[in-house]
Amino acid sequence: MSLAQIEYFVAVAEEGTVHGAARRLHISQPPLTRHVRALEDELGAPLFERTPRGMRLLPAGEVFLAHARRVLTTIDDAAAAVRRQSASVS
Amino acid sequence: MSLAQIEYFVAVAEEGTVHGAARRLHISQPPLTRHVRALEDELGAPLFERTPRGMRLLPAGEVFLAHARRVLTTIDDAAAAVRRQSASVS
DNA sequence: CCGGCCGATACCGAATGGGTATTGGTCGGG
DNA sequence: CCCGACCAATACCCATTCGGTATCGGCCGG
Repeated sequence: MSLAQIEYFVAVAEEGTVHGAARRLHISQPPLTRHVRALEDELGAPLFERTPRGMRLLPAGEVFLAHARRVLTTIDDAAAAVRRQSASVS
Repeated sequence: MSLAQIEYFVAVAEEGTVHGAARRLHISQPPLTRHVRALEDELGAPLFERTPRGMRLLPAGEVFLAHARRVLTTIDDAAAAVRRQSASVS
């Protein structure tokens, strides 16, 4: 599992389609589809239901989404905290 | 910033040397050194003090370490929660 | 002053990741 | 009834990243 996969998953969950998320992430659709599948494979459970209209979160996906968001905000906090700390020294 | 870099940073912080962390991570020392440097570059601040005996955490590194551990545990929790959820359905 | 650790660098081959082109499936309108 | 639009999935290729081996430079202890 990579950090990019987590960001990609959140984008797909929020946009509702792989196409929309790809546009938002400035990458193209096929690699995004692959990352979502790789994430599901690694977790051992599907996170989305594929419909002809897009991707709908499954219960397992909702659960993962909450954790995923916490991971991303924790990383932002970490970067901000480090910069604040090193700035306060200099 | 990647998830691997965060794991690598924690290992170096805990082992106190790049060599020791490399052994624990089952990779060799040079790529580990590079990842630590890349992480510091991205954060814009050094995290370790290089000594002839190894790597000592700087204050900024201590701050980052706490957040880094939270990231890793959150990811473990996420994976466990997803597997629990999808198991409870089936 | 030399031997042993340490991290840093140079270089190379393998693996990962993203891009384009295309396919297959499903729905809505003429 | 079928054609066009929109979706995700796949095939294939190329650029980038990542890890490994070999080596260097610095520092301390015997």
